[in-house]
Amino acid sequence: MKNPDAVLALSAIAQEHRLAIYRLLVQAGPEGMAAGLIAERLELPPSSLSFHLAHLTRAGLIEQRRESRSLIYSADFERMNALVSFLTDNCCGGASCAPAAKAKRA
Amino acid sequence: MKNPDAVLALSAIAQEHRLAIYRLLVQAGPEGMAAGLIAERLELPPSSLSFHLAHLTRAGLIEQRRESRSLIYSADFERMNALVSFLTDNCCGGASCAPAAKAKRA
DNA sequence: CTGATATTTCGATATTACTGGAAACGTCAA
DNA sequence: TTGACGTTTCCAGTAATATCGAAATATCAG
Repeated sequence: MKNPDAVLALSAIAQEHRLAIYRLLVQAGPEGMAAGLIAERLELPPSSLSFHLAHLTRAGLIEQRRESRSLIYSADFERMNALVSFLTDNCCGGASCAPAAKAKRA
Repeated sequence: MKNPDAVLALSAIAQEHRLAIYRLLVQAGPEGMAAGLIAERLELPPSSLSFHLAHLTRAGLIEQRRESRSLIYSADFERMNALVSFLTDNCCGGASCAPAAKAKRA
């Protein structure tokens, strides 16, 4: 992962509603959730939700698939792992340090 | 960690320059770096750097200490770990799932 | 084909964020 | 105490983002 990709991903979840959406999808697991259900759970108007889902998708954090009339969204776990690794990359200059190792193990 | 704290932390690093600053400090380890040195390395004007450092500090991601005339900044590793944990909280509804476990181990 | 359902796109507005020069501030050496 | 150094605060201009109603689009059942 490179700096601009990380910024894109981070700014995607650096927003109240999108963070809530993302966490909901993380909890939902690979099966994901329909847009409508997400809107209901988070009490968001459809157009607002769509805006945020597009944002998260553009950042590569979530994926979309169609199931009949519904669009199902799910978290991309590998992407998140890549992001976390990027953040703790070469921690403490590569020297072994307790907190660093803790973060790096992801 | 709660949702607003996470948004604060995420939006802090969801910016090109601040992400660069943060990663630099992660690599620098607990010893940290003087503001001036950071400015030099990243080629940022002092006022801009100060703006971003304040932002990161407000978010709790970095810490400040004075050393003579210089202000030394360093990453708060625990904070980052808390953030990562928050993001993968209750992953896949708590069921054991390969990618989730990978992320959750942090 | 028609109507119903699920979701997105458009558009306009309001809010917030980034930038960097100039001036102010705290710290230190002599 | 004076001057130099390191850093922050102030400010104004510019750009980016969030919001959500209304209209458009896709999918399906009958």
